[in-house]
Amino acid sequence: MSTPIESTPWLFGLNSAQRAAVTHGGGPLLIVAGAGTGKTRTLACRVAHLIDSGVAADRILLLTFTRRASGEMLNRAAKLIGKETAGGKVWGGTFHAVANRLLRIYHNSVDLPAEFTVMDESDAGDLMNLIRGELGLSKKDRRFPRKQTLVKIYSHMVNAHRPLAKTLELHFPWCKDEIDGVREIIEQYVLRKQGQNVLDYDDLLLYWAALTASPLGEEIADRFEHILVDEYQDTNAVQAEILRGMRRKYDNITVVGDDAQSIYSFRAATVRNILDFPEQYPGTTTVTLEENYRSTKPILAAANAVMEPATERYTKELWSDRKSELRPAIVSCDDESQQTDIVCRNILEHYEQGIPLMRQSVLFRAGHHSAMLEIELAKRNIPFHKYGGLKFIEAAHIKDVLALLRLLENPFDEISWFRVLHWFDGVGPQTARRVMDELGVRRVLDGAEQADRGSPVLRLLEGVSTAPVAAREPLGELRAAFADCLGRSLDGEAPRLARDGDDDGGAGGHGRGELELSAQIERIRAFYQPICEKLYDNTDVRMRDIDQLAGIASRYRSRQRFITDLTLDPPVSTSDLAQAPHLDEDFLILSTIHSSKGCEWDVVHILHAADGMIPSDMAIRDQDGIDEERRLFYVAMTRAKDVLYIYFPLRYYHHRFGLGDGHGYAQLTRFLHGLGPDLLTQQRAGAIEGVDDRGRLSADVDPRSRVGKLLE
DNA sequence: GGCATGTGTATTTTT
DNA sequence: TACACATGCC
Repeated sequence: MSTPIESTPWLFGLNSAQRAAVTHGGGPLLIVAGAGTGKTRTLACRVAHLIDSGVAADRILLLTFTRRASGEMLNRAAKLIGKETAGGKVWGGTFHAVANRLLRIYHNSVDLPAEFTVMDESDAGDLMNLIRGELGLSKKDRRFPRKQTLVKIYSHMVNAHRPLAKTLELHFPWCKDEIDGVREIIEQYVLRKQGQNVLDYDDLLLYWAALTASPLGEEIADRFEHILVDEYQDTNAVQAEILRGMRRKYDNITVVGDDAQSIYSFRAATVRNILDFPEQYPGTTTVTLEENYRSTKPILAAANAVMEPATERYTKELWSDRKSELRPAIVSCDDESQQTDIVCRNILEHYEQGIPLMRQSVLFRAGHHSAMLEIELAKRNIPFHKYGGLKFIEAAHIKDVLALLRLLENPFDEISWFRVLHWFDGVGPQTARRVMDELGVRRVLDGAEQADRGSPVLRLLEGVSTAPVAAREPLGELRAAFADCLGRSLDGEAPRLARDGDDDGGAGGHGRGELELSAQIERIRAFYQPICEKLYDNTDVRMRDIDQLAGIASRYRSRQRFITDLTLDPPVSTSDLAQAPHLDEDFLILSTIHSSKGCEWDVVHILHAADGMIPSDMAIRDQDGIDEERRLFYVAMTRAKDVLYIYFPLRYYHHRFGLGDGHGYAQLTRFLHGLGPDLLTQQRAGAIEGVDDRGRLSADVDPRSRVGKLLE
């Protein structure tokens, strides 16, 4: 039977390796896909192929690193097979999001209440801190790991499935002496979460793993005939365990990844998953994609040279057909401010040559490495979006409003109560605890179960006696707001208004008098405004953010889905929040190297290519750390299609906490040592502002072109 | 107990 | 800058 191209458009234009991967039948398939080798396309085509060959779309599970990635692939697949609905039915998303979705269906078989909520890392940190205070570990004269560190320790331990002592020794050696306190806090933390019906990120994975081992495990595994996993090099031990549990009857599993791009070991990802895949899944077919369609030959040559010294990996030699005379440039600068200046100028130069800002990016190791550049870009009116920096969702006022919504969803959420109660006058940690005890929020304490006295929110509606006098009135406002949202009267009796015709009611089956989500948010906003004024300055900016939040919520009907999505898939840049009119605007991308994974740009600028920055001096304790930094640098370089700049400031001022003129001289990143002029061009940034290498006035300084530009 | 104020200390990357 | 913690006052 022949398959004409018209009926299988997804095979058109694929090279032989890609085609082999796409048309692979059943059984385990490992696709080792180097940077820029058309991995996304191959996966999308494979999904299309599977559906075309008769696999029901909803029997396919596509696991990706970000939700954006799965959306993109499924869109492509849907276009290829020409059925709009096909993409929508495939199960796609991150491990965490899929875990959440499965747990909403099968929660009973792992003893989880339906209305569990999900907390993010900072909530987890707050809970750790709360417990730490109660255990009296705050008073120690010795330094104790900070709350974020505690979360990292716990998370790493769980995800790597490695004992605490070993985890500390390997990854947190400076906390080794505090192991007893750390253990105690973690023990409590686990109990308290359970009592609150709250899961953290790691629980989502653990409970999914538990699901596969539960009596319904086989049914759940059999839901999916095919499982495809993207970025497999960045999965961890628990994720590998989940996949094994999901492959009982069918061994149709496709994993795609590049061991040379494994950059998430701090999240307990292990490159062993991809390296050992053929042993884990006997009968594995391995396909290697080596033709790079993205970068020019010189860029690829330099990137390959950087990876040359790396030790353990799949052998593959990336090659490209894209000829170019332009080698990557190392731009040496006097210091960071000169780096900033020359980056701006290079960006504008390419822009004037017709490369829009959208097709350029600036990459860096750590979020704060772009601080000076951001100021300068703003000064020069160059629009940009930053990925990987501080998130919208971390802002205190956003967390405030979310805490209120979460209490409506899950009245046992201790962290949210703690946060909310603190707003009121005269309430500190002790009073908050007392009120929570009166309301029956804390059902598990010191490992012992307390009596369950029903929903604390409903008890609140009946009134509280333990709150200080000053807090009575605002607490009354809170009661009124909650009562309105839940459609209850204040003495906690019958619904105030019976809402009909809302049978699929978004609110997950709570009281039937509940307001619609948008109305709840409106009500909460009204309650919150005076609180916001009391708590913070610049209230209007913050309240506008709340409106943004309401805007996002308008796309949802279910409160539960809204708050869960927000924690599992938070807006990553300001662009995610922008409304339609802004979408066609041209803007530059600033991104951490980690967040740049999977992206590509015509022109890429890498900042701070100095030892201590790349590799980060916090990662050079051991060989593994240095290896990972090398891969990180490799990822950054291979994002570039046509032009690659690597900036290297010679001098660093060390006035991190104040001003001063102390400075030290930096070394070029070790990863570029030994790369000769055949691979890289050396440039020295012009030392005089506004004058280029050859001593000519640049366009933004030259009076003639400057006035000319104003007239445009 | 709560809270305002002062002091000392920092470990990068994200679902 | 932010955060944890100590002090001193209400």
